[in-house]
Amino acid sequence: MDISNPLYKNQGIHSLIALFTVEKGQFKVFLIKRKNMPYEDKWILLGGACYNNEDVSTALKREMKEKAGIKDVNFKMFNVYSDPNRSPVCRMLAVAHIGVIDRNRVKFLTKTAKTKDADWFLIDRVPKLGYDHNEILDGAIAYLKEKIFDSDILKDLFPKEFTLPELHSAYESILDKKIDRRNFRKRLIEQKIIEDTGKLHEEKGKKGTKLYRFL
Amino acid sequence: MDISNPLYKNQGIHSLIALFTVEKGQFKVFLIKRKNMPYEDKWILLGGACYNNEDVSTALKREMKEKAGIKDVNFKMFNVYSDPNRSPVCRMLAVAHIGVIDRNRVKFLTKTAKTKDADWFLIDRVPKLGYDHNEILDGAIAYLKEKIFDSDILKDLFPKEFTLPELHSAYESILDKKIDRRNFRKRLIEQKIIEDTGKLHEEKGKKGTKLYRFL
DNA sequence: TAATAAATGCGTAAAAAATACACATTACAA
DNA sequence: TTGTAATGTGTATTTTTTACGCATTTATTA
Repeated sequence: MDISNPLYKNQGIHSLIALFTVEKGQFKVFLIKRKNMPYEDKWILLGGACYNNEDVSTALKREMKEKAGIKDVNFKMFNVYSDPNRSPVCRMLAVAHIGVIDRNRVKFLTKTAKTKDADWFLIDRVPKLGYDHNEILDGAIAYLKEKIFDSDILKDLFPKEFTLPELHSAYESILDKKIDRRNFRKRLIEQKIIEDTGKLHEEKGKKGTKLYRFL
Repeated sequence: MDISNPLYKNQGIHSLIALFTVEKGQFKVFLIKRKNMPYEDKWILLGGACYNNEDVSTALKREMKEKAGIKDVNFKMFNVYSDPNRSPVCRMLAVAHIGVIDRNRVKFLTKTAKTKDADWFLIDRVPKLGYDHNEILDGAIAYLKEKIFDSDILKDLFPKEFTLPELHSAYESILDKKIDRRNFRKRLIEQKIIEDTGKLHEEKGKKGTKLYRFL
């Protein structure tokens, strides 16, 4: 590769995350409002440009912290978007990730120095986003539905201990369909995704309900 | 993103393919020998740097044609390698693909203007490669084994019509284990991956063997 | 307080999918 | 022409997935 060739210049890398949660049975995605051009004032997925001395995971962790104050979230890469015209400024290749987080672990809904605004959006109320982020979000939802039963992607959705009805309800919200709760329990336990803690929930409303944990 | 920030400069994108074939029951990968620095004279996977006006698929098709004369190969992205030090020249993010091709469709074993040499290597005789390509190749093999039964990735491995023993042998070579040929046939037909053409092979050596095609 | 409805727990029965395996026929070579 | 290897097709068994019944507890309400 001839590094002086202009065809190789002015390229950058976006590291992005479609960050999901389930709150009261509602499947939501986290979006930020852009502060600068291009797409100023448009909502977009969380993330940003990768420095040339970090890998895309490192860049994403930095961006999540800088733009939303979020740390310690598991995520997984699921696709690359490389249309040379996806950004009007210069060629920006996007490496897209997916993550799921406990809504209660996040307290960052005020704007930060880096973002004009940030909020959770119901999946079916997502506005027209900047860049190609609607397409990326659609890809993320499809990927999450496909992998939800055989990956640990949902591990961060709840506190360490949770009840089976809570987890069951989250799966139904994400997949947008009914799942038999008895087969659901059997499947997750046999596949060693969750296990019984032996403890019971004590709060009113779900007193006596068993507590489980991820493995 | 501040485009003048040096942290965003001097970045490029590699589009690579681990191109496999099965020849006489032997699972092989296609490698090229580098002509220039870095890694001059080292064997590496087929591919090259992406221009800033093309997406990674377009770049890969161009590189395959330029460096090996190959056209019309299906491939699928499977991972991204973004360690900032994976190339000694500058930060090069690699988008890695996988493809499988009919050995007989390829006639390019002489060096081209762009490569010093090119050849097929037995999977367990692959030398130390340039860049991080051994790691990428390992990832490609794992991905191929995982997806071989539920994707059309093997469609280009044979001519339009092929016999079941040929396909069966290719699966056994790639997975490196025995598969019951009766269950193999049942599975691929029931999952509508292949179908009976109604025709029989006429050449000596496999006269009377049924011909199948991919769906 | 007693009756009722809703949520939770845990099982068994049926259906579907994956796996194991047997034997007849054809082609080719000795 | 006879034996061997390759190919074709079936059936029985096991495992996995799905469907579903019913008792118990909690919260609600008459």
